[in-house]
Amino acid sequence: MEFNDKQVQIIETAERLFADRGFDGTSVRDIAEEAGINIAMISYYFGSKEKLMEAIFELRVGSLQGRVETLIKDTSMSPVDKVNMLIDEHIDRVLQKQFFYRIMVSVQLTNKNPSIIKVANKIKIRNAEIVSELIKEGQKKGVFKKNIDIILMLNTLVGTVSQTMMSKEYYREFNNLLETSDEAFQTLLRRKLSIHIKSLFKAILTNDK
Amino acid sequence: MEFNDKQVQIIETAERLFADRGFDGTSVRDIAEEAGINIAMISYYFGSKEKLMEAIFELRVGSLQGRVETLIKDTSMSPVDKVNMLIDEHIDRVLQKQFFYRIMVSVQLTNKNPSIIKVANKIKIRNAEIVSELIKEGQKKGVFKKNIDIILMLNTLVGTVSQTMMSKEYYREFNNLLETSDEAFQTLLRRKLSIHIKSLFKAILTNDK
Amino acid sequence: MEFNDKQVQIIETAERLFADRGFDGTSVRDIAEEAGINIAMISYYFGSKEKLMEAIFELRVGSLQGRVETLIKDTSMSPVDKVNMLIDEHIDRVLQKQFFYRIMVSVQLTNKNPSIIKVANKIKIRNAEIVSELIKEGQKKGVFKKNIDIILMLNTLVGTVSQTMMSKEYYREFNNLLETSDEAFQTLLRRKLSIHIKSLFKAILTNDK
Amino acid sequence: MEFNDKQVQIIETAERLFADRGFDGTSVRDIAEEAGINIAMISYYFGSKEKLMEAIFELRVGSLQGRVETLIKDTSMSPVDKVNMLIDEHIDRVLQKQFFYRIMVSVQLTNKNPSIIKVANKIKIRNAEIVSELIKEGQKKGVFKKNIDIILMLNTLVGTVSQTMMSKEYYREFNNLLETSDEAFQTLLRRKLSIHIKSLFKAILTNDK
DNA sequence: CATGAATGAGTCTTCATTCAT
DNA sequence: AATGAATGAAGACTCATTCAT
Repeated sequence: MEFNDKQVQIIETAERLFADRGFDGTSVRDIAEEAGINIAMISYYFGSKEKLMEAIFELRVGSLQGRVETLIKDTSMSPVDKVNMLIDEHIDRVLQKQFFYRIMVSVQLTNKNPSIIKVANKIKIRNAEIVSELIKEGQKKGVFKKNIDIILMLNTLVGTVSQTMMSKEYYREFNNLLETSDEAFQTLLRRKLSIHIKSLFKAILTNDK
Repeated sequence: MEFNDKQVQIIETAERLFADRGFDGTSVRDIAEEAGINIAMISYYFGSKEKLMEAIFELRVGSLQGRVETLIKDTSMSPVDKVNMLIDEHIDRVLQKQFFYRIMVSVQLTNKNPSIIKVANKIKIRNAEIVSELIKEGQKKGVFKKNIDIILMLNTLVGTVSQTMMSKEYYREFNNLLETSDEAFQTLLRRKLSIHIKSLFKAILTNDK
Repeated sequence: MEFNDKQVQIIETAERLFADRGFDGTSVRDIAEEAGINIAMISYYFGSKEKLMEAIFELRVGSLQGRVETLIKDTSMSPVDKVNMLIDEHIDRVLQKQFFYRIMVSVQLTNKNPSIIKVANKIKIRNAEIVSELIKEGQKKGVFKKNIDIILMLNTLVGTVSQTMMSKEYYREFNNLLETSDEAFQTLLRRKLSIHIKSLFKAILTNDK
Repeated sequence: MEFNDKQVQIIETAERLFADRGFDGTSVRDIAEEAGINIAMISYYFGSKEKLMEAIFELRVGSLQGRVETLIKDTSMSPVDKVNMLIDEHIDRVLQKQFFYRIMVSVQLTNKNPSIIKVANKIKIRNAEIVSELIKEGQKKGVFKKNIDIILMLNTLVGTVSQTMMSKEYYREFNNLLETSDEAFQTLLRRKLSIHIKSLFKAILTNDK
């Protein structure tokens, strides 16, 4: 499914508002006004508010496929490097698509939007499988410990990043970074997060000190 | 502020529904029907839907005060034991009050309910301060490393637990625990989470292998 | 199901408007305005526009039960008298409840309002059964012919009355009765219709000249 | 006014849908989809939905003119034969153009579509005039009774046929004809109706037994 | 003290129609 | 000559809240 310019514009506006106010807290009127289009256009282009939500997922999920898979299969990288790359990949994705990931969390939180939950679950399962294979590879090579609880490990990755994203303004304040530019702060946050999570994973996965 | 039986009943129903369907996804009519009370009762007792939300926080936040503070001041415990206790305390709280913590995440996610966000921020600040003191104490005693990023560390605690709570059914399925009783699964999950996060904190805080 | 005064008022307004403009040609706003009530009252009292339509049937159909049945069982009347009474009964009902009977025709015309069609069909079946028994009784007594096509006979009764009701203004004009009072015209029409249909039925049912 | 192929196609689709769902129950979008044409075509070809309705009448009413008039003037036929022919003519027309006649009834039922009501009234008046002349001719020749209520007689014709058409599936079921083919059933129904109404008219018009 | 009745503002969606191309 | 895109108005319905009792 391809989206034209106007559709993308609507989707991005909706994404921002859904992230900010929640699905039920956002009216189609709000979206239409912010996007500078007629209310009827939303039904016209997407059929319904629900379908618009699905379109957001189609646009965002579609783009994140493929990249990770190919890198994982790269035989020239060590399992440790691959894990680190995966961590950076995830941090980057979340920080760059914050609106979308806030919606993602919000969807998992409630028992509404069942068709969307399915999509979110698929992503989760795919991620678990990729990581699972990667861990096994490292275990075979003797660089990773046995008995890794993959889900909890992934929860630490996803949870830490989500929580940091959600409360990043608090982080900024706590660390006296209010006068730093948005961009510089984002860069700093990414670096800090990357180091933090990589050291966690090192502790989980390897026997090294 | 004290709540009578009927008010508590309404609060608990609202808490469950807000957690399940979100604040805007739940109507006062839904709450009234589920709680078996008249619709007008909610405005009558709480003034508004918004105020009912605040009442939920009042009830839940009020109860979690004090306990941690006193334990922290206990001089007979080592900093490591205190941190571990804090972790267990948090896990228990979240797992026992899942509805409330889902609302908590949901509130932080959106920019609505500003008065509630304030309450949530207060809790966060208080927690950071407590942990901050605890860390300094450990650093003084030489058992904790220097240069600890407290916020990221707390984000790992809170994020991992939240993420695990939110996707616990997936954890259950992935680990073939669908036939285990709810209670047994909950106990197992708590133990696994506790071990997992404690080992993470050990890696973050100490120089031990 | 009993209806309170306000409900009856809404039902009667809706009945008139549905008869005049059709179900889809009448908006709930129209009904609310004509009835002098708030729009939300319709959903409040009946649940939906569709359910309001059902309420009309409940009110009108409920009242027409019983009367005919008891008279039919009267052993002191001859079959011919019973048939004549049935004809008059039907004419009176239709002329007195013209709005309702126009809705009735309208419902049978389209394939919408399936739940209402069921009710209309039930009435039709009940009527056919009553008449069927009555005819058999007359045939046993030798006053009615054999091989009566009951349905076509009923269609003539129902169809003639409906058609006359629908085009009564044309009848009035054609017969130069525009200056007659509404009441007098109605009385005249009823008498004419009664004589007309009774003579038709006599021709269908009996061997008399 | 002539219609091109595409216009006829739209008219016929609209006719079917208006008959099935009513004028207000049918959207131009429905018509466009069923007819496989662009939505804008309806406004483009007919100006509006209302005008499309008028086009239906133009197409159907136009075709039924002339035939009856010439036959009526035929001096070689007896008044009785002419009446019988008229009855058959009407039955055939209605059964063959059921969609159109359902719309016809529907239009008379409501006070909407005033321009269409005019057309329907014209037809009615013309019919009454034709029959009126015919009756007078028969009365002059002494084969018809005096004091015939022409309108009621016509109402019996039109009403019986309409009612039968509208509830023909019920007739089918009642007479155990569900397994008869559509065509055979239609033929049977026409014959039965013809006999039924002719005998009614005979009773109304003549002094014969 | 508690509530059934009521409401104005708001929800999402569909409508017939128009317009630029 | 024909149409895809677009829209203002209206559709039915639900909302949180109020008020008289």
